[in-house]
Amino acid sequence: MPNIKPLGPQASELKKHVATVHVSGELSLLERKIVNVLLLNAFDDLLTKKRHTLPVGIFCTMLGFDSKNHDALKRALLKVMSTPISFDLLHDGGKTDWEASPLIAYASIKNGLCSYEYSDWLAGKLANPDIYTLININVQRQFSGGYALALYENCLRFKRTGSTGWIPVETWRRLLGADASMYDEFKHFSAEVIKKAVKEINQVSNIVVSPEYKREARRVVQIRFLVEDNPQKSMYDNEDEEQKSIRESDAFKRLTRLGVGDRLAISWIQQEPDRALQTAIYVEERAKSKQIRGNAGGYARTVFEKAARIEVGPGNGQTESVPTLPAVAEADTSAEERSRRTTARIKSMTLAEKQKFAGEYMAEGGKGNTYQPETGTFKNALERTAYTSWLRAKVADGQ
DNA sequence: CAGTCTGCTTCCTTGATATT
DNA sequence: AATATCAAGGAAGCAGACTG
Repeated sequence: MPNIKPLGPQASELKKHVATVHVSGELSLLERKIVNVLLLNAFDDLLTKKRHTLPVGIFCTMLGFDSKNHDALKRALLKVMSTPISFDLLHDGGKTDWEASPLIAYASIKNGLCSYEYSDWLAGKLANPDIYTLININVQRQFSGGYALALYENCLRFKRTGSTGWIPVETWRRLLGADASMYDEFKHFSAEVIKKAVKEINQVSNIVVSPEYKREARRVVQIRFLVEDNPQKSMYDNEDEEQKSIRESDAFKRLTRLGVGDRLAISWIQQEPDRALQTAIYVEERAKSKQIRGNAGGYARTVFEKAARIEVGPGNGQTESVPTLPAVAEADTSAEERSRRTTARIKSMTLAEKQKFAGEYMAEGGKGNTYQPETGTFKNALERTAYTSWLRAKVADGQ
């Protein structure tokens, strides 16, 4: 995990750094992921080392690239190397400072090890820690459409401000890489790019974005996105993910209440979650019955570090068993886990169930024009999509 | 190879605005 | 006030890619 270094002195520098992820659409999704994964891997050593390395296997896992076809990877790397990235989009004050560099200056794959270098200029730029918040591997792996990732990158930097500010539709097209002719008409740009990307971001990322349109007469001329934290996903924001969930756990609260330090409590729970909780409960009991003189936290430490086992049970008047961590984990189920369960639940539905849900869907106002009773599904792609999101919400509620 | 998904085009409806 | 026009949005469907 990268050490977070102090922020650079000038805010203007910061903005340029953040703009480094403005890859204006020339890169495919895989190529963007490569850029971000390599940067993440190199982050700590950007200023101290010229050449960075990463085992190909780990590289592929981080990319969510499960093919053994390393040629595709090499091609993508080549593409990244040959694609210049410009930095001046969205520059403040209308100034048009323009700087560009290929994102990777050198790359090799030898003996299962991928090595690569950044240009000195770029390494200096990328070393700013704020960019780290932009590169969220969890998110990279979950976006299926390139537009969602592009929009995510362009919105995340405004999380603190709360809004991207008004930006002309044309600029958005360039920023999101949606300059194909079919998106000339706003309605298509809106339906295919904006709506889908917004939906995907709100479902899987750590922010919630909502578009607002400014019109001239009837025509939409500018768009801004309001950017908020996604409370359900903010725990995935950065490397604190694991620590945050530990901090919310029962064991952590109990241990700190007893006077165990935060860091110590976290490390115990990381090492042996079950015994950490047992220790807390055991010490609480002893403290309640005044069997501990003085420092309960210190006693807890002795118990955890010295005593391998804590005997609780019949014989000393106590008959209730100590709750173990699984109960805690249950309550602490992440959004990701819930989503997986929803998917599994839907997959395991019988035909009768599918038909029942589809019926409910149509009763609640779903159109159902292309409903196929024999399979309990919808023929039309859009209808299917609408129904699927309805169904997911329904199933998730019922869990 | 059938079923499914995705990108794209085309047609229709709705509602706001401009014109008469 | 009635009517015409325009842009957005919804819906349907096709073709090609992908998947198991």
